[in-house]
Order: sequence, then C-alpha cells, then structure tokens
Amino acid sequence: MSTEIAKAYEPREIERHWAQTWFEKQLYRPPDDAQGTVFSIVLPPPNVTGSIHIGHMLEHTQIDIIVRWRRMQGFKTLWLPGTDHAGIATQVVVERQLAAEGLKREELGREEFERRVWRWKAESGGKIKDQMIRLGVSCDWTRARFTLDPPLYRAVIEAFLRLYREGLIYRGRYMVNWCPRCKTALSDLETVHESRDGKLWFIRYPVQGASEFITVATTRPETMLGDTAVAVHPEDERYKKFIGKTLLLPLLNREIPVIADDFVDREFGTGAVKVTPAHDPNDFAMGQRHTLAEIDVMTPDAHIGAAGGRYVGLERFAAREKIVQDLKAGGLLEKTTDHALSIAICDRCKTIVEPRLSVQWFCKMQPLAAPAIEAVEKDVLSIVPENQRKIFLDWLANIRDWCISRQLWWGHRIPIWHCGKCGAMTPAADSKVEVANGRAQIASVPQSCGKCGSKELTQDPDVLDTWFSSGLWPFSTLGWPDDTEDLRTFYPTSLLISGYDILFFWDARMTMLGLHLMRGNSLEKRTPFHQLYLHGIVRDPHGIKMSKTRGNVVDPLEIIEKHGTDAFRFALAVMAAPGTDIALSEERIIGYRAFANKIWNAARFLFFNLEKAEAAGLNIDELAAPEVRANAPYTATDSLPHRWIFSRLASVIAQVNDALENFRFHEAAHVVYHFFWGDFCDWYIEWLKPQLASENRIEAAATWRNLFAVFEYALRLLHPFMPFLTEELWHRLPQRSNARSISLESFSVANPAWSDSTAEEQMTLLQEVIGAVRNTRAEAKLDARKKLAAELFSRNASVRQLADRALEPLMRLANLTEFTIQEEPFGAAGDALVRTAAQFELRIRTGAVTDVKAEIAKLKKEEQRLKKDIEAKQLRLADATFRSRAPSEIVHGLEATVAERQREYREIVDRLTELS
RNA sequence: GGGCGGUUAGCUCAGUGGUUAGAGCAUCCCGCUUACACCGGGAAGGUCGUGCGUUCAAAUCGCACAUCGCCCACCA
Repeated sequence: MSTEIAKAYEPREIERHWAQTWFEKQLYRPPDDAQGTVFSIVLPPPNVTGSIHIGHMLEHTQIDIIVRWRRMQGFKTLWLPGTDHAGIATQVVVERQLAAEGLKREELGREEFERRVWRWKAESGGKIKDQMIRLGVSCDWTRARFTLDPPLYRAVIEAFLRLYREGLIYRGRYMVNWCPRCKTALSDLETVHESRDGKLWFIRYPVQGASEFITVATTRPETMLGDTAVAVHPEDERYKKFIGKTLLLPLLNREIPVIADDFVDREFGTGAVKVTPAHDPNDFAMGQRHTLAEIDVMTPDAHIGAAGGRYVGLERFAAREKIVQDLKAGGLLEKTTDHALSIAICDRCKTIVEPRLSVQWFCKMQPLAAPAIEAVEKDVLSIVPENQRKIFLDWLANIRDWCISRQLWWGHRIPIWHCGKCGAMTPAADSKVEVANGRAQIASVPQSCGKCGSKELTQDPDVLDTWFSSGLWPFSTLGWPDDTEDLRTFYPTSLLISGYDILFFWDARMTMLGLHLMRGNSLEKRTPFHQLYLHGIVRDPHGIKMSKTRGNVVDPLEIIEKHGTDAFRFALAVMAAPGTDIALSEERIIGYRAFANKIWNAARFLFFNLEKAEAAGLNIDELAAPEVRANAPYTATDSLPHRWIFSRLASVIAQVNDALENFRFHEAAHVVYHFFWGDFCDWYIEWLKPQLASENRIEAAATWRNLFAVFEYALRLLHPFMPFLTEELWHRLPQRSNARSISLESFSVANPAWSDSTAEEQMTLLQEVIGAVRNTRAEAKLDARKKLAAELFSRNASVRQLADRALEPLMRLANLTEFTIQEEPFGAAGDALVRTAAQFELRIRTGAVTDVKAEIAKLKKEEQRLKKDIEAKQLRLADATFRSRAPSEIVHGLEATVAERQREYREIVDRLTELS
C-alpha cells in the first residue's frame, strides 16, 4: 500500500509498465498443466505490415474482455495471436513504394521483388505486435503465428493438394474480375460496386446486303471490337425477321450473326444486344450456348490489343472516346442517353475492374458449403447477432466457385508444375517445405512430368488468394496437418469474434475449410468455432463511416496516449450493443477517463483512511488474513448498508455474467459502471464515512473488512474492461504487493446468501427519504450549507432505526425527528416545507418564512400531475375487460399504486389548504 | 432487382408486451462537505418517424407509407 498515490489517475506510465510486464512474464500462455474446460480463440490476424486502427481496437477490446473474463472464471484459456501476409494489400503497398522510386515490379523480377516485400515486412512487421502489446491484450505471444511461417506454408500446400486430389480444385478458362492495375484476377468478393452516372450509347449495326440496321445499346462501346454476334429475344416481333441474318460490325466491318436468346430483355434499350463473349460474363455464357468466337481485344493492363484494328494500343477509356467519335462521324451513333450504372472496382486499388477471360484456378464450393449450412442449422455453430445467421446461410446456399489464383508474387505459390512438352500438370508429391533464408518453399519439387516423363517442368506462376491461407487459420496455427497436442487441446476453438464485413471473406471460408479438412467424424469436432460474434463498425461522432478522404479517421494510439487505454476500452465496450455500429466521440472517452479517475480516487480514499485507522490501532493483518478474505466477508448480522451492498453485488455479478455470455458488452459495462459509481461510491462509502472513524474497534474493523471486500469484488468485475487500472490497484491493496496479477485471480462469484430483498427495499426507502430532503432544499433554494431540522412521518419501517447516524450527514440536516404517522404532533406545519411520498411525509423546518407563493406553485404542479395520473389509472381499473384479462398481479399492483397516489394527493390538498 | 437495419431527450445511443421510457455528453441551479471540480447535490428536457391494425395493455407485435443507411445481384 502506498500513501504516495497521486490525486488524479495518470494512465500512461502505469499502462506502459503493465503492458510490458504482462508480455515479458508470458502471463497469458496457458500453463500446460492447467485444469479446467478449454476456452480458445484465435485473433483475426491483422495485416503484418499494417498498424492498429480503430477497428482493431474495437475487436481486440471485445476479444480481450471475453478472454480475461473466461480466464478469471477458471477456463484453460488460449488466445492465439498472429499476422497475415495479406497478399494483394501488401503487394499494392510495396508496388507504390517502388513507383515512388520510378520502378515496376516486372523490372525487378520475381525474386528481387519478393525480397523487397520481405524487407518491408521486417521493417514494419513488428509494429503491429508492439502496438498490440501496448494495448495490453492478453494473448499468448509464445504462440504467435504468421501465415507465411514454414508450418503454415506447409498447411496451405497440404490443403491445396488434398482439395486438388479430391477434384475440388480445378483449373479453367473463365470470365473473371480482372484488375488492370494489379494485373491479377480477383474473386467476386474483392470487387466493390459503386453506382456512377454513365451513358448508354445507341449504335447502328448495318444488316448485310440491306439498307436496314439494328440498333444496339451499350454502356461500354469499346468492347464492340470484340463483338461476335447481336442477340435478340426469340419472340420479339420487331427483330424476328433478322434472326439468322448477318450484320456488319461497324468500324471493323466484321460479319457477325443475329442470334436469338431468351436472356435478352425486350424492354431494355432497343431490345437488341451486342454480344462480346470475351468481355462480359453474360455474353460469355451466350457465346457458350451459341458457340460464338471469343475475341479478346484487351491487354492485361486494359489497353486495346492486337485484335483491335486501328485502335490498338489505346487505353480503354481513350479507345471508348475515339470509337464514339468515329461512330458519330460515320453516322452510326443514333443517340446517347444518361444511364446510372453500377460499376465494379478493385477493393484494394479502386481501379475499375474489367471482366476478362483467363485461365485461373477455382475451388468448387457447393460440396464445401453443404456441411457449413448443416453446422449452422444444427446450431453447432451459433451466430450472434441472429440476423447475420440468415445472411450467412443465404450466401452459402447461393455460393459460386471461388477463384483462388492470383497473378501476384507475394503469397503461397501454387504447388503444381506444368509440362512444357505435353502440357500435363504434376502436383507436388507432398506438402513438405524446406526453409531457406528463413522462408518456406516447397521441398517436394517433381522432377519429371507425371504423364509423359518430360523434365521440362515449370511451376505454376500464380499464388493463392490470401484468404485461402486465412481460411486455415484456426488449425494451421495449432500445427495442422500434424496431430499436435495443441490441435487436440484447442481445436475446435470456442468462439470467433470478427467484423461482419469479413463474414464471407473469412468466417465462411474458415467454416467450410475447417469442416472439410479437419479429421474426426463429428460435426462438433470439425467446426472451427462454435460461436461466431460479429461486431459492428466504428464510425465518427455523427455516425459517418471513417475514411481517410473524409479526414474523420481517429488514430487509436493517439487516444490511448491522451486518455488511457482503459477509458478507451470502456467507451468502446459501453457503446457496443450487438448488431449496431458505434458512433465514437472523444467526449465519450473523456467521460470514461473520469470513471477511471473515480475508481482511482475511491481507492485513494480507502488506502488513506485505512492507514489512519491503522495508526489508531486497527489490525490490518487480521483484516488481510486469507481466511477473512476468502470466506464470505458478509455476515447476516451486519448492518443495512452492508447487507444492501452485498445484495447489489450478487445481482451485479449475475447481470455481468449473463450479459457477457450473450456478448452484451454495453450492458455488462453499464451495470459495472453504475454499481461502482452509484452504489459503491455515492451510497456505500458515503454511508460508512461516519463509522470509519468509530471509536468502537470491532465496528471499525467490520466496516473495513466489508469495504475492502466489496472493493476487491468490484476490481475483479472491472478487470476485463479496465485491465491496467485494476491491475495497478490490485497490487496496491494491503498485503497484495506481491500478487502476481489480478487477471489470474478468480472472477467475482456471488454467494447466494447475499441476495436480500428486504435490505434492498429498506435501502430504497432511505434513499427516497434522503432524496426528498435534498430535493426540497434545492428546490426551495435553501442555503446548502445550513443545517436544518426536519420531521419525518413514516408509515411502515422506522427510518431512524435503519439509517442510524449516517442519515443526517447525507441529508445535511442537524437532526431528523421521526414520528409514526398516527402520532402526528401538529395540525399546522407552520414554516415547514412538506413533501409526501408513498411511504412517508417529510417536513423541513426552514427556520425562516417560506416563500409561500413558490411553495404553492410547486404543490399545485404536483397536485395536477397526481390527479391526471390517478384518473388515468382509475379509468383503466374501471375497465371490466382489463380486470378479467390482465394477470392479477398487474391489477393488484395498479390498485395499490392508485391507493398510494390518492393518499399523497390528499396530503397535498391538505397542505394547500393550510397555506392558502 | 432482391434482402437487411435504423428513425426514442439538443447530440450519440440503450431499451423485444405491463404501473412514472433510460444512459453518457451538453444545458440550468446550488455547493471548493478533508477520495475525486475528471467531483458532489438538485433540476429541466421525449405525443418513442407517420398512419392503420392485433391486444385488457404497444416504443416493443403485424401491415402500409415516409426517410436515412448497409449488404447482395451477370440486365447490356
């Protein structure tokens, strides 16, 4: 214990100290011999080259709250951290760095480029870990993993080879989303759609050998260079006569047929559509149906390619402009209209995506999705909030094959070799990896073609989608494909907490791959996590999404430096209602910094006064004796405030546990906040103040024992939310300077005997009496410092007896005389201010002439309110249907209320008569 | 084109059928009562988006509308 405790809580140094200590002592590595049910969770791995942003802060806070709470509850708890190589995201960053030097990755070559990325990883890769350590997250750093670590590399190869052998991974030429800047294929999920104002161009395609033409409408005129047909609906009377005829493609004068296809929407545009099988997914499908030629007119960087006649070499939008001009000049452009359209852009670099025909690797998803659907439907995997469950299931039900190959250099390279002679594909024999320069590469390189035996083998140049390796995260991090102790112990994990924005990207893929790849028969044992909690997005104070361009981005580390991690965490927790986004404001955080300060000062008060009491002879050793702490500190003979606070504590503990079970962080935090500030500080401590200086040693010791017991319970309750502050105070507790960590103590457990509804009712009555006094004084603007006398007429309990000597100080009264209502001593209240309540009537002697007018106004207002209220309730009670249909406790409750209100009402009327 | 969510105090949000709808911040009044002015005490502020319905009873359930937002989708 220290008397040196500062007046205001300064979190910075304290937090730094504990963050470092927790990390260095490997406090959160679960002991191998730990008993208890396993609770395991993996961290959604942040980008290895990134830094902590507000979304991480929220996610890590929520995970850490749950993890600390579970650990304290006695679970054998593992939180496994790590980082993701984040293929395309990282590569884009490094390419930008190169661009700043005037370089392109092609100029560097694959090996040199990869070296650059590794170098960048080494430079920045430790940053995010250091930041997380600073946040104090209670994960097991000894088990930290990176998706390109050799064991995880091997897991990726193993997964690929298994799926390949099972025929679930295949290669083929299909239409994919192509980013011309990244020069790679993207999955559907990696494109985002934006609505933009576009145009619809109406172009005339002359009919061969006739003076007629068909007008088609298009939003992308440049693709006409690749047109191989024009399609109309088979039933369309306008165009029936043209079906089978030949058109002359403008500008290139290529002959193309008019085909009939049900796909065509007669209502849209002119009802005739140009067909470009190499540049549009629908047209590709039509091309397949009608065996049309596929003419690719674009290069990988979206310039017009060799098939583009005189437009060769033009960038796609320049080509568009030129083509429109030429059409106009040739009289072939009928008209142009405005047209709102939705365009796909690359999620990473925001370039407009081009649908492109190319050879890619795909993963068949339907067979993988089926067990995932089953797991959710059978509640082996439960999803919170509930509405996300439907979204999850819908996506799985309509799933399409996943394009898993990327034309990138940063990632896990596909373990397939192509034969230069016969073109056959030879997979690596197994998933062994070897390590060179600390980096993994495939060890089992095939020496000859599996089909023709040729030695002319080259490895497939593509790497896997970064989400492929992330999809293995819950088991690749635990040693899979080996049957490790960790895997047996911690898989399946208990819970996954992630943002809803990566539900499909990551959560769904993990579910499918985990179910498919993990050994063991039961669904339970294969499902990678049994609960999925999806948190919201952190927005700015006005609920607007944070973005760099808007400039409303908040750097969590700045907030932490300014206000402390605990205040930040508490603000995030208290605002995190499931299924909602969070509007974060600095004011809110400042508010919880005040809460931290409140806790600090409550401790300061306790420490300071205990020291004084010790000086007066209190035996701290006895107070701190383990058996005194461990056994129920509360005894039934304790006076009201003690019985009350322990009863409150019991209910708070139950509420917090229940709330956290259901990820209701806001509720848990709210309950703890009000317990500490309201119940503990405003009432309990204030109530006990007179007793702390008691001459009676036994009474003082009992008071201290309970005070500290409640405080310690409160610290345990608070710890998951405010780990630093509670850790610091825990170590400052009497005789706790050698404590290891509050985080390894047990969470608060309520003794059922604490629940005491009588004590709660009595306390409520006292709080009402005190409130009435305070209210009356303030309303009448009486001098707040002046001690007054008051008379209390209570109906049931004896307030005097319950309250003891705490009453006057809390009300700032000189004395309170109590009467029972029967022995009412005077008919006229004289100079007194009167307040009535259900249980009592209160008269305060002001010792001065009352402002009669103000008092009358006040009473009249109250009279009106009561009158209205009583009338409404009586009306309700007079309703026969209400009496017969409503539950009797509701009816009786209402009757009792009316009776009380009527009594109050009569008293007010009497008082008004007296005054006037 | 489908689907989902929001609309409650000045602001940001809780509140999934029952007696007087809450919180934080902001506002107003009083108080430096020896833990805390990052405090204490008190107060004011809401026809719960609109309409119709279900029910003895609706912020809460249903339908419609308005409005804002999100997700999914191959209509050129």
